[in-house]
Amino acid sequence: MNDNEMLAELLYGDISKTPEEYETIYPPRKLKEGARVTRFAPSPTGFLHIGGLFTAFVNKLTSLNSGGLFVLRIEDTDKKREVSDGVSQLIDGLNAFEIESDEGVVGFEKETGDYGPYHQSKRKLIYQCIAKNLVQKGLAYPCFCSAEGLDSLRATQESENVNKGYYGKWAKCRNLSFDEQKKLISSGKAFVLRLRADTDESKRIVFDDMIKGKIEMPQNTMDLVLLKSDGIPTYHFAHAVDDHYMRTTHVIRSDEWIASVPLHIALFKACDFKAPKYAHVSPIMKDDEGGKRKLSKRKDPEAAVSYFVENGYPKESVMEYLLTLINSNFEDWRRANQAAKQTDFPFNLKKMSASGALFDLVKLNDVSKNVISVMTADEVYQKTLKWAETYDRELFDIFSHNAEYATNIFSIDRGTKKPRKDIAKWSDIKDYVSYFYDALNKSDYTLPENISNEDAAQILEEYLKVFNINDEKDEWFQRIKDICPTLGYTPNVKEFKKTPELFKGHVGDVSTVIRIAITSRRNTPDLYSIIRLMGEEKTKQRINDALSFFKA
RNA sequence: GGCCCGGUGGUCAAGGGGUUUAAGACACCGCCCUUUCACGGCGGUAACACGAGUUCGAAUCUCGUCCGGGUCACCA
Repeated sequence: MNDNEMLAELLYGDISKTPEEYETIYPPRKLKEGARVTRFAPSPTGFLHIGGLFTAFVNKLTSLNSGGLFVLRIEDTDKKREVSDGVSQLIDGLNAFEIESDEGVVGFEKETGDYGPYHQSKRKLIYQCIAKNLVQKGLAYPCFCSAEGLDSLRATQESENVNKGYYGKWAKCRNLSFDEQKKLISSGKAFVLRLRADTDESKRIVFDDMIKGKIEMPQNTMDLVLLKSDGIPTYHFAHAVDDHYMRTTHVIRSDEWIASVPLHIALFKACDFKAPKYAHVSPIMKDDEGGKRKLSKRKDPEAAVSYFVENGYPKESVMEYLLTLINSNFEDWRRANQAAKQTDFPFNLKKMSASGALFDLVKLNDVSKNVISVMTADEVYQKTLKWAETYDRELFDIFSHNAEYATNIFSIDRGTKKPRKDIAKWSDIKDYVSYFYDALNKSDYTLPENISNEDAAQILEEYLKVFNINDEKDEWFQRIKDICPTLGYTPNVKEFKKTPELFKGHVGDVSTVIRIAITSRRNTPDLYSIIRLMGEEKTKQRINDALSFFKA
């Protein structure tokens, strides 16, 4: 045994498996040519960021489009940041948008697949096996430096104006003799395991990022930490061993990782693993007084995926919007394939934007209005009910009371070639339907300036005389026209525009008064439909209420 | 500061030497349709960060500048 082998034995002597054995435990996957194995590997901090959802979606789409596999792995290696129900929150968030994994973590403490475990906290033995192997090869070594020692190192480097970090001549523990190492270990001194990096700063590495293109960087020379003092791997080391043994073909992740690619490539090489293909997606940004910055968990409520759930954005809407950011040709495709499933979109990683897009809530709303406009009335009702059950109990109670009435509200102007597009999210609905319910209706009889209370009262009195709930739409409107002349209004809008001095107003003013009386607002969908739905009693009641207001 | 990445209208973006008087979508404005609003239709405002170079010709290629972003942890 040489020194390295003795050191490996000393450090990880109780690890019996070899990397080769893991090769057979986790054999290459039998998938068809070109199938891509992707993965989403969040840490359970109890918060799913919209950018995380975005990245997860890109991974999912990539696997789907290639007939591959999407695996969910939990990176729970940092106990300090972990939140107790973080995993559940993550999965709930993902599932709320139908991002389901084919393999890996599928629920709280639930996993499927032959390449697990899929919680990094349960893979300690695998990491240590590879670590041992690295030590044997002289590619890793224990470092006994304390946090304070590292701090002062940094300070020295700062004052000397050289690159900060643990590398080359600054790496004190790099050249410890075996005897020194042995002494420190047996004395129980805490240590981390570091990579023995190549020290040649002039060497460069090149890799082809599937989104950003060819990237060239200096190779990694830092002796970065592989295993922390508790024996748990850092992200970098875990990435190399997990993505190798899980046979990930494409690592698609947020672009803040680009800077560590040289390290990752060095790690794959040190372990004798084949590096995966990389695709680094640009983060979703937020406009901040002219500048751009990443959507922030603290400052921006819409950074959390839960924001969209709480506000009642249909999952299809959010995904549809994300799709417009994912590939710019999505909207063209959608126009040509209106009924197609989102996941059928021929997504292309290479078409992703290399720069970060600003999150545009206005555009989301537009997209969502379109999505909702083509739903059936029943769908809208059911989804609103479901949402209201947890987010608006008052609405829920009202809606569950009379499903037919509520559904009929959504039927107005729906199912036509030009459906209304006034609902972007379920939380818009309470206001949208408020006048249909006495409990929600807020009487507001504010008239346009050109109509006085007296005129309004007169109009309503006349209208009440001719009102007939059984009228067909044409008859109904004809009656409104018919009462116009006696009230000093003209039924003919064009006539009014030609000679406004001859009239108080036109039929539009008359129906506006009726509309205000019944709905308390000036703008509504088709009034005839509203009246038919409300029924005779309620309609008359509303008109009478308004009448007494105008007379008072 | 070192190292990376990016920069086409307010936003998302097409375009990768001549087909561009630079597409489309959202937003905004106007007109039309119309009993209101919405929908729909038509039209409009609005952009190649800057400077050199290469070329007969540059949004497109090269270099420089500027600006924005990322990263430099026993966090991911």
